[in-house]
Amino acid sequence: MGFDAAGRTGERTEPVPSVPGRNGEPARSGPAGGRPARFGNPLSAAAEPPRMFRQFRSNVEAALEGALADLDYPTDDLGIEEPPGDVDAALASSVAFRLASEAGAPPPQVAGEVADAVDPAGVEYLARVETSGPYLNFFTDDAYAADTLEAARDERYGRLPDRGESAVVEHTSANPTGPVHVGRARNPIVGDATANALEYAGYDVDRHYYVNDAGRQIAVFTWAYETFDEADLPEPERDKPDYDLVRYYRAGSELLEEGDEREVEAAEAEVQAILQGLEEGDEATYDRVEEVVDTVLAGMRETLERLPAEFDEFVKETRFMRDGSTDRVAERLQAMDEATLEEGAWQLDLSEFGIEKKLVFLRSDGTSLYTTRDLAHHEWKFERYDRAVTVIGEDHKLAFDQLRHALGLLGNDTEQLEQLFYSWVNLPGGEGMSTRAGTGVDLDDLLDEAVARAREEVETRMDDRIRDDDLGEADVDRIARQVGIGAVRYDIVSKQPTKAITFEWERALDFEAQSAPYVQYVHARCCGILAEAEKGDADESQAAAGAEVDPDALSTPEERALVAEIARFPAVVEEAAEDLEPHRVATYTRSFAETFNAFYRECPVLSADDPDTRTARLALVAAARHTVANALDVLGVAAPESM
RNA sequence: GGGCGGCUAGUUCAGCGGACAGAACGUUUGGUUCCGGACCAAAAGGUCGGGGGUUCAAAUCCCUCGCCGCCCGCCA
Repeated sequence: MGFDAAGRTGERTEPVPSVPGRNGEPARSGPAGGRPARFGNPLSAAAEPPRMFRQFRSNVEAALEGALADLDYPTDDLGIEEPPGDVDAALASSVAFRLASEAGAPPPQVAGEVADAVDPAGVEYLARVETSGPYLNFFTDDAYAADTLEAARDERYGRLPDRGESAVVEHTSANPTGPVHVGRARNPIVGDATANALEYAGYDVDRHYYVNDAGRQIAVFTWAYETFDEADLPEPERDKPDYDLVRYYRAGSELLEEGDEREVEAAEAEVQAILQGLEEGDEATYDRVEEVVDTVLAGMRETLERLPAEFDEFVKETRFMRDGSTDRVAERLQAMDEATLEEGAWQLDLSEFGIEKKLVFLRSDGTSLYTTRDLAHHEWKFERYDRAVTVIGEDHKLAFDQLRHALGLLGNDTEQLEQLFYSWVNLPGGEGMSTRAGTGVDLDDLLDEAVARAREEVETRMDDRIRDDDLGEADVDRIARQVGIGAVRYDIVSKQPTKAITFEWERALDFEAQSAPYVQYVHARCCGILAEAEKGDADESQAAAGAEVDPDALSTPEERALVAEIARFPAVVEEAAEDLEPHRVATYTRSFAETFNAFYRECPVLSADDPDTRTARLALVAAARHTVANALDVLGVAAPESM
């Protein structure tokens, strides 16, 4: 849905060398690719991508369920949960609480009984079960660590098996009326990350931008563009088509709002003529509108690509008027019991679904409305995709509910339709952002400022860099862009979309806080260590890249914690995709960075005490690198090899 | 007026039925002969908006009140 809600993004712009497997392409063959597995359960390159933690969890669930059944306890609620940070187990269960009354014994005693009934020997990845008071704690074994390292050796680590299902993510879909402003930026950023998450989760994803090229706003725009003289307009804020044309739109809107009666009347007649022309399928009218729409859209795309947010398809609303599907939808609706004709306008009564607001689908002059066309649009999506996800502003909640129920009445399976609502981004002082009124901060300005500030940061830090790797001017450019834009994206994608955001320059461009650079730095560190290892002994680096790794060599709490964190990644991807909550991946990267930094502090890699430890730690660093690179990739944030 | 969403440390946010509510920024203190200090360690800081309720267990579920936002167009 488009209009004002903007929506989705696509990322993948410049090929960031450090992020393998970007764009869904098979990762380039690197040191980790295609080598025969050496330990534990061999995982050939062709095998299904593993989901370490998920696998362990389902194993534990089965084992616990079996134990409870053996003891004649109910198995409907296993109480499986992730234990608090200071508990070393990978999973825990609080079933004992629930069983206590039935067993007639205190929870700790029941926990002991259940623990004894679980035989770890028959459960893959389960080393042992212990109790801690009323809780059961499940610990992983060496094979789990070994398989995790093996799995994460693959640069595509975190990508789940192909599900054989397709999904379309519609996002951004901002009306082509002018430059993208920050108030709309949440849509492409959240939308792109959502599409990425689905792609990682094994869906075949297409990203769509639904272009409103048939509404009143566009008719006004077209009329204004053809009517006003450029000499009477202010200078454009940028040398870009969207900034150029928005001047006409603003001038036209102003005239309609504040012009004298005669002027407004004449203008309205023009606008109505354009709307009628579109409705009747007049080719000349389409051409006039298309010129304005395509020109503005080209400018908007340029901005979105900086994020990067790219689309597989720009689907125009007029398409569903021209192919007759909108008319057919209207006819089908008219035949329904829920359809009523009031004051000449056809409406749909959705009160049976608890929606008191009637849905008007044909105006009294017989023309269709946005929603009518969107119904045809969604049926078109349903025919082509298994899942249709829409990222849309919360101001469209009611309209979306109506759309969903109308689609259901039309006989569609609305289970296919999912939406992700996000709240507004406001300016300090509560002012909203509007393209028409020209209030707000342009996304181009925000990104420019972000890159400029990041560049300053890079330059001031350049002097006290310890690592001696000769960064040149091109690197400074690259880093400023990766860090600056990454910070903006991360700041937005890391928050739950339902929370309102007030835009503040200082906060949006704070590189300290829990920001992209903090996580990007971890990636650069991993790359630094691995590069250093390669410069050294060739045999050793090869060993690190592919040879035997003895999981016993990873015995410190920090190493074990890092392995456990790496193992969680596929599960995080899966949950983020299923629940359409990309911010979870951001939360994960934060926790991952902390875990990695603790490892880094306590465990020397290149100067490890013995060769086995060094080899194992190098493998761990390589695994960490792939994990953090891909987590950032899901978020659409670049993973720099140096910064 | 009705519907929906938000309310967690000074600030920005995680957590959304279970083990003492977590992190970052800011504040205070400390850390570089050693793989990247955009880092790390420690301290201080919280009636999880108020009040009821359900539960062995509530920030998390229910009710209610308050404040903020969004929506209730033959606009999109």
